[in-house]
Amino acid sequence: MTPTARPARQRLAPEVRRRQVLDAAVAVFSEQGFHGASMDDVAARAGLSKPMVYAHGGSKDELFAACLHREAERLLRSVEAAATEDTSNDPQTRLWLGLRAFFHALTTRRAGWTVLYRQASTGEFAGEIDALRGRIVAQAAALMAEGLGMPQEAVRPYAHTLVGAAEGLADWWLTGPAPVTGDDAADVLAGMLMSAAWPGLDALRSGRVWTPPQDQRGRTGPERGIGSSSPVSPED
Amino acid sequence: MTPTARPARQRLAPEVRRRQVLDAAVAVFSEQGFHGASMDDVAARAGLSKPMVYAHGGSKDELFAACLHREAERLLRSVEAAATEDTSNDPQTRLWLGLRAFFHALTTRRAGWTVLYRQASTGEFAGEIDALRGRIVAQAAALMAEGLGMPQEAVRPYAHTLVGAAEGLADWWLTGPAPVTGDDAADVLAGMLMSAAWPGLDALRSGRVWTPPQDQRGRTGPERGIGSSSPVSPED
DNA sequence: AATCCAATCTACCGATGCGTAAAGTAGGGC
DNA sequence: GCCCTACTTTACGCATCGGTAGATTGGATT
Repeated sequence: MTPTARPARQRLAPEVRRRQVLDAAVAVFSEQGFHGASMDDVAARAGLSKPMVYAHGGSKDELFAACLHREAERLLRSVEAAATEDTSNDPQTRLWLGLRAFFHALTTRRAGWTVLYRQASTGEFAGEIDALRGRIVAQAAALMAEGLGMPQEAVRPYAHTLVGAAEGLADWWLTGPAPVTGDDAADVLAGMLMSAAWPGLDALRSGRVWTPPQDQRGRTGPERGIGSSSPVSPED
Repeated sequence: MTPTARPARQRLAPEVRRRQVLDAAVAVFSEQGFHGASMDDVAARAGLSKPMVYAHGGSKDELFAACLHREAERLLRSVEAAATEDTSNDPQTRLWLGLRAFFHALTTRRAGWTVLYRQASTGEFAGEIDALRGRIVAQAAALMAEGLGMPQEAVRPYAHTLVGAAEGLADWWLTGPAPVTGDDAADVLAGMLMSAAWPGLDALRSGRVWTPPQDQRGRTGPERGIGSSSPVSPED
């Protein structure tokens, strides 16, 4: 019936094969998500058979974890290198350089970014993903602490905020109707984020906080529409 | 062997049953994610048998979509109500009220927020989830456009940024080591975000943008560690 | 050129989980 | 009290998919 075992395509060094598998896995996982992607998909994308994927990439969990780690490591290295390579810059500029490296990684390695950021934080890899994102937040916190002259613990919530803002802006760039074009998109995006975020961070340093008008204080917000008011919600 | 069919628990109106099923589904999906949760889990959580879950909730896909829509509708309604209920407020205050309602929904209905925001944007529900998040961004854009006196299209990227920042801050609050305590957490979180974001947005209105130091312009950033991975992957 | 090893393929197994069918039971309106 | 129907339990069909076994072949070495 079927000829058994077609010619083996080529004999390649294990490192090359492993990188092929990892590249394919990143691409497939970024497009379909962890659960949506099958190992057959990865094999097909890599141009290999499934046993080779298992030989070089391990189980599906191990393979996904390897994708996560490789891409996170790349992103962290590039941001760190950008922020620290020229210590003559002032901290604010270094923060901008770090952000630019972040967006540069996003725009040039979209699949890797997607694997890291658009995956579910619920489910089996929640801890893994949160830990990796935490390292990125920590790096942002270090830059901000230096730039603002504040202790890291004080800026930590704002580091989360800044990273979230970067992710949101990236979302706009990736899905927007008329994204910024050109090779210097990272420059533009980093500038936009600095423009939107820096004045607030700077105000934070001097202790100025936003306060609501007096007549709004103490009001507990709208109860209607949130807390189980209607006995039955007849939506649809 | 012994299909003894234990007592039917109770005869309830279809709407009540449907809400039970939806509540259970939101809880289970938020804890385990779409793929991690099984329909048996939903049935167990609802205290019902699996056929009843299918009778009232439809297929797993339909059930998840219904969860998404109900929670998104609630969130949108509460934010809109908060921002528009008192038109005597100035736009900036209305933005703060909207943010506070957002965080109020987060802190009081954590499961619903998780279903909406911590699910994968890759995979089969990507379009659905992105559309719902887009409506939230549109609402933020409307508030910001009014508050800043700018056209909606101009503030759209910053609306994405603000929503991402809110999500990042929420992440910190949910997973942080020492989250803000008390019932007025939403007040505190909204205040933190306004403090961090408003000065930048205000600067935006007056056209002031952040610019890098002159000697950094035009540098293309670190190529090392980011660029082109491999010449291989000869797919398609 | 003959040989051997490892790389590769095809084909398969078993588990998981969605969705449904069959059969029995009880609440509640008449 | 009777019947209808909502509800329960149990079991199963079927598809998908992770993971593996055995057959097969390329290519470096001698």
